[in-house]
Amino acid sequence: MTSSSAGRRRQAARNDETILAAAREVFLADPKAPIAAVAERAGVGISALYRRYPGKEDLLRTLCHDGLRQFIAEAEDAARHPDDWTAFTTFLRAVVDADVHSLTVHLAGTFTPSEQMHADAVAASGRATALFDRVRPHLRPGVTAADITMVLEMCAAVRLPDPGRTRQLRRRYLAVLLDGFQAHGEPLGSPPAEGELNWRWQQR
Amino acid sequence: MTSSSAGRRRQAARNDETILAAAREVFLADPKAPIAAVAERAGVGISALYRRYPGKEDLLRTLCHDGLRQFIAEAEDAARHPDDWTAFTTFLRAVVDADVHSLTVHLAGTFTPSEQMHADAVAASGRATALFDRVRPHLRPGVTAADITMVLEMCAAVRLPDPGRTRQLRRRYLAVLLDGFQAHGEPLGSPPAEGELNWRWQQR
DNA sequence: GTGAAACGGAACGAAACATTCCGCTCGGTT
DNA sequence: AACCGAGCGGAATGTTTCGTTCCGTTTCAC
Repeated sequence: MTSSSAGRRRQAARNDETILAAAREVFLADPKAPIAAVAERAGVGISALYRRYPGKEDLLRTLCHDGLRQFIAEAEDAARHPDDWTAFTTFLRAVVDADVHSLTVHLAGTFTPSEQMHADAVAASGRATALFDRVRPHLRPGVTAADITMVLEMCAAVRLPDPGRTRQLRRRYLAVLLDGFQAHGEPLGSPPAEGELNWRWQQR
Repeated sequence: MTSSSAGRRRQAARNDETILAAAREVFLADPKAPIAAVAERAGVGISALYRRYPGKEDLLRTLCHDGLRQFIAEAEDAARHPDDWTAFTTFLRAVVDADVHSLTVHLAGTFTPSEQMHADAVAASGRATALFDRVRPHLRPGVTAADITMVLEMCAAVRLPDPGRTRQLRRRYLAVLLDGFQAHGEPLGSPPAEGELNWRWQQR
């Protein structure tokens, strides 16, 4: 096996990425999209998909799990920053930019989650909470770590045809939200409870 | 035609409302829901639906148009309030509470819009902008009327199984956003342009 | 008592879709 | 140079989902 740059193995390895990227784009736009749409977007045939994943559900699961892992990675990266506020906002911006939240949440329920995913979900929650605790003193009373989830949810709702512009606008509203969480306005109502946010992970 | 209270006509008139309410619930939860789901939720047969609407698209259109009209009505109601800030926030709360935004935006593209709808959409935009202009001086630099649309979009993204709780949380984040728009933090990036928000009304 | 408005729900046909299958192409190996 | 099979494209298949139609029944209104 020599490694020519246009070799079959090379091309196949490249397709691995192409297909995952296409799947991300397509399923983020519409979680119910047909698998053929992914193949078309990737510029490959349907066989190329089924060679890699036993079925649609496995592809979705992989996508979601990757998102979860990226979430954790971003949290750990950002946590290294010595400044608390910078660490927190860097993390949020990274997650928002990469649309990781959509990946993990909008796709949940379209497949039966693996145990590893559950474990990673717990880990992710822990990392995020740790970051939150560091900035907690800078925030108005009544704000909790559960609010992070909703902030990400709201930013993910900002969606334009152009990805670049979408990212800009998400940062805009993330900034507004963060300023709002620092402001000292009227007391806020009760925050989301722990169990209230996990309903997404139920089967549909 | 006497008007007995359990008469067929009575029952039918009541079904008009029941069906619309059911359709709202079902299609807000899933814009792609089958029409049979609406009938089931309403507790009626499929015939009751097709007696009132020639087809699915007409039901969707009616639903969306009703939402648009309610949007306008809420704006006009709120505009009567003498205090600028109260008028503005009352309007936003009303729209968020009634989930009117989802009705108008998430359903767009599932049907071919009528001319009247387009006219009403323009009217709605005008009413909202008028309210915005009254509070413009209270907001940080760089905020525009187009931000209203995105605020509503983000609030609509807050969604829990329990409708009552959903409303509470939406108000929570609406308050945070409003405080954020009043705060004097870093300058915000460029706001959404006019044309950037109308892509939803294109056919899918 | 009769006609039809209103309706429930089965039946029908079309469309969408996940998955399978067959045949072709070439890179890699001998 | 001949060959093997990994990798793949895309048509074919079987199934499910869904919009719409149809028919029999009920229940008012007159």
